[in-house]
Amino acid sequence: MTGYTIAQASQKTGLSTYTLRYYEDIGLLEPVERAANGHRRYSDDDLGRVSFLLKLRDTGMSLEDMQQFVQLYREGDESAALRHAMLSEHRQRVQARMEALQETLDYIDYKLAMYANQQDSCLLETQAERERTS
Amino acid sequence: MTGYTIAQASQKTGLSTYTLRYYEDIGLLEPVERAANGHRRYSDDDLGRVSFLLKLRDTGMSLEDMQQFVQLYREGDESAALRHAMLSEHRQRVQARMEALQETLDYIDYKLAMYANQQDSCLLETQAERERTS
DNA sequence: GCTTGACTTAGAGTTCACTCGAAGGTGTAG
DNA sequence: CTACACCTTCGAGTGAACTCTAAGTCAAGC
Repeated sequence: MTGYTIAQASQKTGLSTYTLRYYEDIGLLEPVERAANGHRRYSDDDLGRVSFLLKLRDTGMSLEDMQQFVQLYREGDESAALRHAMLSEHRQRVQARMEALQETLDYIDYKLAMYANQQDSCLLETQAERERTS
Repeated sequence: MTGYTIAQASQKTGLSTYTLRYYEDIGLLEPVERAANGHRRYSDDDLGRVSFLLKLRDTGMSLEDMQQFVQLYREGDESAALRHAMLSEHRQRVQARMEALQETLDYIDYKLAMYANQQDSCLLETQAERERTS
């Protein structure tokens, strides 16, 4: 017997069985191979694809954009440039997101320091704070 | 006349007027001052609070957690320690999130390089890739 | 006085990404 | 043969966070 059952795939990917079927339904995964009894059998490549998709999802790509990416992939080599462009754009968004996170992290640290000194109401960004970084 | 109309507040915060009212409804904002005709008038402090809440939201805090934070704030100084703890926990989550993002950013860069060399199917994380960072 | 436009409310509707329920098939253990 | 675990499909339900609609108020301009 070859391939993983949906329960095993769920275990390995961290996605629920519901979500694995759902991703297949909406075309994020190619139709998964079936055993003689109709049960799904996931290959390592299937799991690798899930793993890749999860990286995109967890960096904020919508399922819709992932569907588009997968669609381009299906169109073969001629779409490589477009896929590269999508990925590259996504990269930029992730980077921007990280910069925003870093800024807020600094801000939170500042707030926490204020707390340590009991100097802050900590429910609004004050004029002074807005000027702090300019 | 003092304070901003809801349209001006929307402009300044980037939130829709719907969302500004919604945040007030669910208690994220204190009831905003009203003009004689019943229209809202947002103060700079109101906008500062929105700005603070957006920092929390944009770093992944749920509205529910923000409600709790605001509730603690209403309870006054005795809740300062709890607020500090919440913020500190949130800080940790943001940091963890950033580390995950950095990892994926590296991964995307790797994939982009593969594209540049036409060496990659770019739809799955391969065994080789999984081993790359171990 | 009438129209226009910005606001008000309460409550309904939308989107996204799942998540579940119901009814049924299959395979093995007792 | 029966019980049970595990799978199948289809369609409906959920929760978060908005987003919009309808009906009404009010002030300003023609």
